[in-house]
Amino acid sequence: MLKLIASSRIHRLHPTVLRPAHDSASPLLKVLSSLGGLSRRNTDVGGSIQKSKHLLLLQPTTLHHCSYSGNSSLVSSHSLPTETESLLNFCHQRDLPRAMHVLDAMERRRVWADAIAYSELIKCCLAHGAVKEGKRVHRHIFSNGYHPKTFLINTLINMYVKFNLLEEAHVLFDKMPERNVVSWTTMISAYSNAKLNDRAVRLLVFMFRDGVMPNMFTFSSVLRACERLSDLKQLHSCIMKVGLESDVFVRSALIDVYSKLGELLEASSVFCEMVTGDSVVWNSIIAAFAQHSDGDEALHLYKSMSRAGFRSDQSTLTSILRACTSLSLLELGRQVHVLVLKFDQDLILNNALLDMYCKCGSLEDAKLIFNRMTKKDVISWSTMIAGLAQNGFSMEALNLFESMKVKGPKPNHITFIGILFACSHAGLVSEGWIYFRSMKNLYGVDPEREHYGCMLDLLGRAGMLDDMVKLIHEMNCEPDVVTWRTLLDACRARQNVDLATYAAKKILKLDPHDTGAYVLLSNIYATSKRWNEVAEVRKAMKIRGIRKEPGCSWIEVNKQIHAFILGDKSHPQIDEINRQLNLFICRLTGAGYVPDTNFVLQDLEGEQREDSLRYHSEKLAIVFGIMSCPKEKTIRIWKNLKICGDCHKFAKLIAKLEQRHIVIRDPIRYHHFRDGVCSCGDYW
DNA sequence: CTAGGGTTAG
Repeated sequence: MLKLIASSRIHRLHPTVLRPAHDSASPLLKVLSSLGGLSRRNTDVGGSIQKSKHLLLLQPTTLHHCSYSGNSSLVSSHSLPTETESLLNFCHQRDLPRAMHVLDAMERRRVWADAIAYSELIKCCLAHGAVKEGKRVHRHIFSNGYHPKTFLINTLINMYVKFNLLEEAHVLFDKMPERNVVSWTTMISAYSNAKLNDRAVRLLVFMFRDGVMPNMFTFSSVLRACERLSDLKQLHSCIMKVGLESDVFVRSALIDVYSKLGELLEASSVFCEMVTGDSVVWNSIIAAFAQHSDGDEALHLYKSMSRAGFRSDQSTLTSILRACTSLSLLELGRQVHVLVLKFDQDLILNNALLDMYCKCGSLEDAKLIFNRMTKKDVISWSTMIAGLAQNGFSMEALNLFESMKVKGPKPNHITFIGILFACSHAGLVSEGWIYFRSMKNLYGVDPEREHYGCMLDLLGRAGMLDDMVKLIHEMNCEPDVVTWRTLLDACRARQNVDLATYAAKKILKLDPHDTGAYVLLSNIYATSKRWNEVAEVRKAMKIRGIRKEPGCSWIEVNKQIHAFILGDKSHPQIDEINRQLNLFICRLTGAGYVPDTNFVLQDLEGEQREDSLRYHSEKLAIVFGIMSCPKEKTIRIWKNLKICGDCHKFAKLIAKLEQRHIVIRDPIRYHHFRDGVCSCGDYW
């Protein structure tokens, strides 16, 4: 019998187990480039995979389960119609115990039902989550003499996949005498879903070599496992060759993968070629832009989608909320909120809504959403905690974490970023250390660079520069630009010129074009009146052709976005704004405001006039907000750069003078100005 | 018997 196996069928029994990752550059590429010989059966695959541990599971002793003996006389007679019928009956009633009982009886009498009955039984096991019973059915189907059809083995494989027993599924798959497109696709999609991308792609290679043609199911599954652009391009052209690019599943998968690999132009062109519309394909392209911070394009597409007659669903709205979040469009976000009410129980959608309110600085709404959510996962809690922390409500954030410990899910690494941020914000050094140490000890979360970053920020605020340096040396990962910039920020606040120089040099070594490092360095030199060094920094910038990104602020008034860019006078009311600004500065000067000229140097490349900081974009936006919004309305501004010290002081004073609540969101933090103080505690 | 889109930080 073994001889028989070896001679006649072994090429079909080749295990499809996967070579180690380093084994080949791109097997997919090789196979696809030699495409065209799909009908040819390639039998030469066994060699390099013989050593795999999976092969151990293929010992000849187990092989007798398979039907490769070719001796059809071994097949026993089918069960009496009554037994098949009662099996089907119990399965349809989802009565698994009694169905299994029938199976017992059949086994005693050494009879078998037909494939349909077994597949129903397997469905029944799946519905009950009955792994043990499923395995019994498996044994029964392969018991002496019965030859399960490919269809039935596929069903079994699918069962193991659904039970998340991929190992079992693969063993069964390896042992199949014949694999059809469904067999391959089931395994590929199993690996794809399990994020075992390597395995999924390799299986596709073996599938090609086995002469089985992938269909749209296969492609849409394997695409999601594609991690390399070169592979994706090859797959894409193969898909076009076989004419499957118009399948909506394939199209949405293509868009997703191009987007995941950052190829938005490619994603767009795949989208644009769509003839027959499909709402998931729309959702895919909208998500692509929303996830890549192109909120404008996402919103634009959303409008086109509505115009094309497609209704938005949970997925659409989630992406739209994300677009609102990245553009800080609170008012539009509120309108989307109305649409969200229709999908009240959707966790992901609620999380996105929660985040939108946090990021747009409306904590009252965020808390309302959070408290109303019936289901909350680790993302809901993390979002709320980080939202509170970033908006300056550190104690509330930490209290929420305490209740999360009691009645919430297990915190993850992102939760801790919020916690440490809160400690940092409130200057809670010892608490910060406790949380930092507890991450690993209590929750098994290894601190990553971001967590070190939060701790550094915390130490920096407390002025503990030496401890910062010590911690940087303790880090289990290489310090990056952000790490050193945190140190540089602390040095600026503490006027430690020497350490600042050290940090800045580290940054510029890693990234010689880091604008921020130059600007911060020059500001530190300027503050200590070291003008020669200031000039040197400026020269270095000029040589490298580095320009500071112009400051820009946005404010939403009456559903319109008004942008203010430093030095740009195109706003229709710019003259009136400047007049009002000068009036405010006069009044504030009378109340003790002294413009902080150290920050003039933030605009190195601009005009070096003493009063250039007077026209910083956030000042214009604040004044415009005061002019155009009723007194009780919160003025919300979004900035592309960190706010400068002078504008920060200005905002605090004007919030008090005008009895206004002003919220400014910079790329990292939020500043809530009220009654002459800022939620950031004057450290950012 | 096999396939799709969405959420937290940096």
